Amino acid sequence: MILMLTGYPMDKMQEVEAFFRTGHLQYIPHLSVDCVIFGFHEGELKVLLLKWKHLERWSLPGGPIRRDQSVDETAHVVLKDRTGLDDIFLQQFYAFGSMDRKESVLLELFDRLNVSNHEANWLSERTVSIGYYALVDFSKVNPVPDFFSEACSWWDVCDRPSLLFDHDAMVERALQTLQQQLYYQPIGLNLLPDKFTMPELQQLYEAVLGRKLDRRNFQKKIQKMGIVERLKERRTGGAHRSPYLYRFDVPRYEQALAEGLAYGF
Amino acid sequence: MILMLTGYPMDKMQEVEAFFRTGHLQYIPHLSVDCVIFGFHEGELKVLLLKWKHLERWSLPGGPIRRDQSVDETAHVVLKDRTGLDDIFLQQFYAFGSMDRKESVLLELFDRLNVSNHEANWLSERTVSIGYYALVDFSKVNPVPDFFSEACSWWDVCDRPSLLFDHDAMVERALQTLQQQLYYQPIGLNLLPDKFTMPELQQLYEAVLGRKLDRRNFQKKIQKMGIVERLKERRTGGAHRSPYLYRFDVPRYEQALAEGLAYGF
DNA sequence: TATTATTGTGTACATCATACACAATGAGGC
DNA sequence: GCCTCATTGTGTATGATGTACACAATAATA
Repeated sequence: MILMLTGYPMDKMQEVEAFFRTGHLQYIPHLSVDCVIFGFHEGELKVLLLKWKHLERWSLPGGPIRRDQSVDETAHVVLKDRTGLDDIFLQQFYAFGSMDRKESVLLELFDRLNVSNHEANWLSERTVSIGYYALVDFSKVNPVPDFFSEACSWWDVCDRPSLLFDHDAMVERALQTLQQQLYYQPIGLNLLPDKFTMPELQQLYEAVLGRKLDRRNFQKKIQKMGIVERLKERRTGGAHRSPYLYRFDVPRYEQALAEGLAYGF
Repeated sequence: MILMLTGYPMDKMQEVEAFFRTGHLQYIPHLSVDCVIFGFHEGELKVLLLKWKHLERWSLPGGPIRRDQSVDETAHVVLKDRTGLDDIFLQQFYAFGSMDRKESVLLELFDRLNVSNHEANWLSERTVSIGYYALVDFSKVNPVPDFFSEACSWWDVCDRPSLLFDHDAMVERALQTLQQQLYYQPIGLNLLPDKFTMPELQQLYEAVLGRKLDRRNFQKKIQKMGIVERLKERRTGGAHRSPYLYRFDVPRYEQALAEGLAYGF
């Protein structure tokens, strides 16, 4: 097999060729993970997508499962390899295994790369994919596309391109799971700066839930959770009345994560 | 390969031999489903287990995933083949993929069956298993063990034998998922007879949740759900005051299933 | 007929969800 | 310096819900 592409370093090309030709020795065929990475920026909920070279289409970051790695480990490695994101708290949410997830677009890609169907046929059948999601701090990560991708970028969850495979359904299901989780788990730590205002925290909740919340009731509910403490400082520089700054009470936050909240949103 | 067992019909033996020898052509190696089937009987929550021949150990009913079947379909087929249970509403709850789920007991079984490791090695590596659970009417099913099992029987969830593989963890996780589901979904239809009493329904909830509930508050909550109607009849023959009979209002029940309950237990 | 365990029922209290209005603030424009 | 204006901070009233709790009715049994 010779990859008929130019402009790539030779060692990378050899690595990619080996992946197509002998990947079935290292990876379990028909099994993969896909990651739905949510980010929060300027009041909007974002999702991290990869744009495939030669296909001009977008998908979630995903990849096959190595024979010597647990599925959880694989999810972290795949995310790191395909987007550069490291040390992310990933949560499994569903295994997608219907028969119509034949990844026929991959055949098109193989064709563009001059990979024969036969050589890469360990990749061309129906694949069962295990979905993971995460909620990350938009400003603290630096997405980098991998060899197969020409872009790795954030899209508004509600205004994203149509995705390859069944990845649209994966995003919907991940979002639904995240919203349900909001009912009994706190969020915000690792997503907001150390010090944040109540309106900022509320924006985060509104972005995830996709609906507006009442300012006063939101504040009461958060205070009752007992996971934040108000500081003496206020955030200045805004055009209006300065809001107070808050900080997460990390021990209480961790406790609420572990034990669950009595009631949520 | 010759299976050195006596007392089995020849065609069955050939089928089993073919499964070990050429199963990898029909099934996806390293991928399986396991089913946690809960039943309700005499106020106790039960789980359906298989006892392996030659191993004298118990496990959940499970099996490999066919290349031409969706994972959901496979779960139904596996359950039917291994326990005889048909037409059961199965729900996926988690994919188990840690590296320590090498099914080394299977090697022991192969040894007893005189299957060489080499011939069945498509079955002997780490397997990723997708867990499904169901809640079935104890009295309406008739469990039948398959070729590999010498028994298929109900065990009290809280008093069951230690299981093979990581199946103990699977039962715990399935139960936890079922309990969480109770907060926003009704249960009981297909589990109780057409006509049932309020104490019977309460026993079902108590068995699943593993705790006692207040009689009066339970009744109020169920009535507010609007999924049952009280009949004029009472159940006679008991040693004490006759309880009223109830019936599920099926359209409302289905609606609550689809839309979710506002609040639950 | 007395016993006994079980069933049916209603009320009081605390908690929670929700709706809602007005005063304080801080930048920018005049 | 003053006005404007969007934003933040705060409290209360009402209805719904969760929870705790006691006593009368009943149906078989002895």
